[in-house]
Amino acid sequence: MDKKDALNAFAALSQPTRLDVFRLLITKGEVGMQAGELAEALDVRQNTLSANLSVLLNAGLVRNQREGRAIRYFADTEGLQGLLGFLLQDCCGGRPDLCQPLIQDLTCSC
Amino acid sequence: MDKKDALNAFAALSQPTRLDVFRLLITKGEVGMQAGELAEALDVRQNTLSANLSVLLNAGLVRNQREGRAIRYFADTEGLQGLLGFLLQDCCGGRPDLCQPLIQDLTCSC
DNA sequence: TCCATAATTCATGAATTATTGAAATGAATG
DNA sequence: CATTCATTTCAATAATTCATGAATTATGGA
Repeated sequence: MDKKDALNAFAALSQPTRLDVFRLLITKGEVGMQAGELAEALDVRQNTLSANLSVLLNAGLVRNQREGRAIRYFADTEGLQGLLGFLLQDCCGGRPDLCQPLIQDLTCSC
Repeated sequence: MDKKDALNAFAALSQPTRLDVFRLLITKGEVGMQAGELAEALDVRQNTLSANLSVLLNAGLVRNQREGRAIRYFADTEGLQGLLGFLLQDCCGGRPDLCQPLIQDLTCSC
């Protein structure tokens, strides 16, 4: 993860449909969703969604996998981890006591 | 933190100078940096930096505080926390075992 | 092979965003 | 109270991004 990758990823997440897609896929975990299901769930045209999925793919935020004629998409948590690690590199002026709360309170609402 | 806030924040981080500013401020913790110091450190003109700082402020990613005639800026970790919480809401299909690694490996490099 | 389905690619126009020079604001100093 | 320093605001131009219709690719079934 370098600066260019990070910029790509943040740009990818700064568009309404793409943010919706990513957050929806995050909730789906390893189940994922097919492109068509995503388009229907979010009420977006196929080609528009496809363009946006391609941005997310290119940003390393989603993965995909062909499944018959459909293509199934998943949130790429490794990509996300890389992004957050880059963003928080050397954080908090070297004081773990300030830093811990930031990380720890990211309690997952599973 | 709602969707609009999140989009603002990601858009703010998707511009090179602003990403540099935020990451630099993250490393500075509660020490922060004055606008002029930031401009010099990142080799950006004052008015360009000012416009970018205002975007980061508006996105809730930095705070500032007047200090004599200068203005000191800080990364706003609460804002960042809100953003990440929003992004990861209901993550991993309700399976904490998949979710934990994502959060925990964000070990802070303090 | 031919057709239907699922998804992607491409070109275009509309809208948004970024940078800059110039001017203005706000706070401290003499 | 005038000056200076630090920063912001303004207006204009340049560059980027977005959704869309039309065309294309890929897969599976008749």
